[in-house]
Amino acid sequence: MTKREKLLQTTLELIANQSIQATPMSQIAKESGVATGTIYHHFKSKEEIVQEIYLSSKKEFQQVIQANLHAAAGIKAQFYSLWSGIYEYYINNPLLFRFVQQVNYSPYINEATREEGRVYYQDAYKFFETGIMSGHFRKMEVMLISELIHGNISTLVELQLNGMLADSNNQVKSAIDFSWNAIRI
Amino acid sequence: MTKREKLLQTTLELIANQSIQATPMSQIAKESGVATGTIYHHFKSKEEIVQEIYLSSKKEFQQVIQANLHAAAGIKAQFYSLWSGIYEYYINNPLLFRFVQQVNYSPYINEATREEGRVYYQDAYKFFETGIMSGHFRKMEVMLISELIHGNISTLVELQLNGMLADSNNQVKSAIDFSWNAIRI
Amino acid sequence: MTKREKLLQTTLELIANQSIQATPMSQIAKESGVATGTIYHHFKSKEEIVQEIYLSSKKEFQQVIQANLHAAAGIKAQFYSLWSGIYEYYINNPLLFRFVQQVNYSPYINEATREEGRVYYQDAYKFFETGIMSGHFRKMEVMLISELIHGNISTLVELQLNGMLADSNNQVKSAIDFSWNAIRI
Amino acid sequence: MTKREKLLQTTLELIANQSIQATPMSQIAKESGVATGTIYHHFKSKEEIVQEIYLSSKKEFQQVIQANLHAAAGIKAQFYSLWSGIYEYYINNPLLFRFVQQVNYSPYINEATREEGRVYYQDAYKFFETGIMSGHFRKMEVMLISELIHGNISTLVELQLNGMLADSNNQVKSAIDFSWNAIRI
DNA sequence: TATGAATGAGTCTTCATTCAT
DNA sequence: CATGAATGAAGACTCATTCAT
Repeated sequence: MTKREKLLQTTLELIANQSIQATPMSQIAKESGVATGTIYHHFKSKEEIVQEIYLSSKKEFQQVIQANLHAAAGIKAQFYSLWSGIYEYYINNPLLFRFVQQVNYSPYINEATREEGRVYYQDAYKFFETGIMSGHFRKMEVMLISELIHGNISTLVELQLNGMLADSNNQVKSAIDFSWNAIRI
Repeated sequence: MTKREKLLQTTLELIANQSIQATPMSQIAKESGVATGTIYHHFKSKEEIVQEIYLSSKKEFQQVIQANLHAAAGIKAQFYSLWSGIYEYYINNPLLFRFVQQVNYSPYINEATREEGRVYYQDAYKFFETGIMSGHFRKMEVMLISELIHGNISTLVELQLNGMLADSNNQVKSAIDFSWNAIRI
Repeated sequence: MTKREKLLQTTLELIANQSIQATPMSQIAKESGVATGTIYHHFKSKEEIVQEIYLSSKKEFQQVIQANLHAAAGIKAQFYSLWSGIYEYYINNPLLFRFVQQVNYSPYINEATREEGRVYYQDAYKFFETGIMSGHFRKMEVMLISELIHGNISTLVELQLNGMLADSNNQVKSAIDFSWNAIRI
Repeated sequence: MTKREKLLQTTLELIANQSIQATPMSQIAKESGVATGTIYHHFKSKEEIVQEIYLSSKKEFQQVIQANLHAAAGIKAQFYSLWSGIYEYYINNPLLFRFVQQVNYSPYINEATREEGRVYYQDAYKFFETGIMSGHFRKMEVMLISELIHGNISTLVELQLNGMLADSNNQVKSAIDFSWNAIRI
C-alpha cells in the first residue's frame, strides 16, 4: 500500500468510527505512520481527502451495480440480484457506508460533489428504464425509482449495522419483496 | 418569544442551513441578540441545545402522526393521509428536516437520544400492526415497515427540497403509490 | 445567623475545601441559599469577602493569644499554654487554617492586608519581649521569634491535618519542646 | 535556551511575580515569544508546566542538600552549612521560592505530586537520623525535625524577601541558632 | 434588601495548515 | 518526498459583576 492509499484508508476508518469533527489531521497522520506535513504532499487539504474517498466510493459503487446486472437473466432475477448485491456490498464495507453517512451532510461534501457522484448510478437508471419500457415496472421517473430503492437498501443496512434486525435473513427477504412489489406491475 | 425559545429557533435555523460544525455558539448568541454567556444561563452546553431541538422535533412528529390517522376512514385512505401528512409536515418545516439530517450522525446525538426519539413512533407502529392483522398489509416486522416507509418519505422530501422534482405533484403521487404497493396485499 | 454571616461562613468552607480558583460567586450564592445579586448588597466584591474573613480570623487569633497568656503562671508554663492553645485552635478550626493557607499568597491578600493582620500579634510580641528582658529567652527580634514559633506551630498543624503524625500526642510534645529549647536560655 | 526551557523559565517568572490565577497561557506565550499553540506542542496543559517546574525545583533542592552535607566536618558545622546552604539557595532563587509558595496550595499541585516531591528530602532525613543515633540531636521523628527546620528556613527567607529583616546578617545568625538549639542536646 | 437573568471579557485548548530543515 | 515544530485564529465555556424588577 502506498503512503497515499494508507492515508485514505486511515481517514476512512477514523471518520467512519468517530465522525469528521472528532478526526483531526494530526490523528490521521499518526495512525498512518507519517508526519503531519506529509499529508499535505499528497493532498491539498482535509476536504480533498474526504472528497476523494467519497467519489472513489461512488466509483466502486458503479462496479457493484454492473457486476449484479446479468442481462441474460429475467428481470425479477436481475432486480433481486441488484438489490442483494448492493446490500451485501454495504454490509461487507460498513466503514464506507458509515463514512458516506457521516460526510454526506457536512460542509465537506457540497452539492457539486454530490452531483458528480450521481453519474455512477447510470447503469441502474438504464435498468429501470428498460423495465418500464418492457412493461414490467410501473411508470415513474427513473431517478425517483433509483433513489427510493436505494433508500430501501440503506434503511436495511442501517438497521442491520445497528443490530436491530432479529432473524435478519427473513427481514432482508421481506425488504426485497417490499421493493419489488413497490415497482412491479 | 422568550429568550430561550429564540435561542432554540436561531440554533435550528443556523444548523439547518450551515451544519453544526459551522455554527459556533458566538454566532447563535449574536443572531439571537444576546450575549454569549446568556446561552449558558439557559442551556448547559451546545449539546444540550441540539438534543432539546432534536427531541422536541420528535415529539412534534408524534402529533403529526396522530393528526393523520383517522380511524373512521378506510385503511388505504388512512395510509395515504399519513404518508401525505408527514411529507407535508417536512416540506412545511424544511429547517427541522435539514436539522435532523445534519445532526443525526453527529456525536451530538448518541444512540441513547436516538432511542429516546423512537418512542414517538408508537402510533405508526400500531397502525401497521392493525393493518397486518386485518390482512390488508403483508406480514412484516412493524418496525421494519415503519422505517422503510419513513425512508420513502424522506427520500421524496430530500429530492423536493433540492429542487430535483419536476412536475412534483405527479412524482409525489408516484411515490405514495410506490409505498402503498410495497405493503398492501 | 444573618445572611451576611452565612455568606462568610459558606465562603470560608468552600475556599478551604476547594481553593479560591474553584469557588465561583455563583456557588457561594447557591450554597448560602441566596441569589447571586444578594451577595453584592452585603459585599463590594469577592475580594472584600476574602479580606473580611482573613482579617476576622486574625482578630479571633488575637483572642486566642490573650486567652492563653496567664500572667500568674511561670514563663515556661505560659509558653506551653500559648503554643498548645494556638495549636488546638487551628486543629479545632481546620477550615480557617486551610483558608489562610489558600489565600495567603493569592492576589486577594495584598501586603497591606497582611500588614494589617500582624497588628493582632502584639500580645505575643509583648510576651516574648518580657521573656527576653527577664533573661529567660535568648536575645532576638521579637518579630523574628514570633514568626519562627508560629511557623513551628503551623508546621505541626499542617502535618496533623494531613494525617502524617503517627502517635501524634508524642510528636506534638516533641514539637513544643523543639520550640522551647530554641528560645530558652 | 530551547523553546521548551524558555517556556518553563517564563512561566516560573510570571507565576512567581503575579500568581497562577493572574498568569494566562496567552501571556506565557507572548513573553516567551511564541504562539499560543506552540506551548501545547511542548506541554499537555497548563497543569503539566506547573508540575514540571515544581518537581524540577525539588530535584534541584536535593542537590543543594547534598552539596552542603560534608561528612568530614563536625555535626554542628554540617548543620550550619546545610541550613545556610538552603537559605542562600532560596535567597538566590527567589522566583523558585515564590513559585513554590504560590503553587503549593493550588489545585495544580495535588497530594500525589507533593508526595513525589518529598522523595528528594531523603539525604536530610539521613543526616538527622545519624545525629540522633550519635546522641547529638534530641530523639524525634526525622520527618518532623526536617519539616520544622525547613519551616524555620522558609520563615527567614519569607521575611528577608519581604524586606522585614533589618540588620539581616545578625537575624539570620539568630535564626540558625534558634534551629540548632531546638534540636541539639 | 432581594432576585436571578444578562453581560462580555477572558480562559484554556484545539487544529488545519505552513515552512524551514 | 518527508519531517515535525510552529502558527494563530477560532471554539466552547466560565464567572465576577450589573441591573431591571
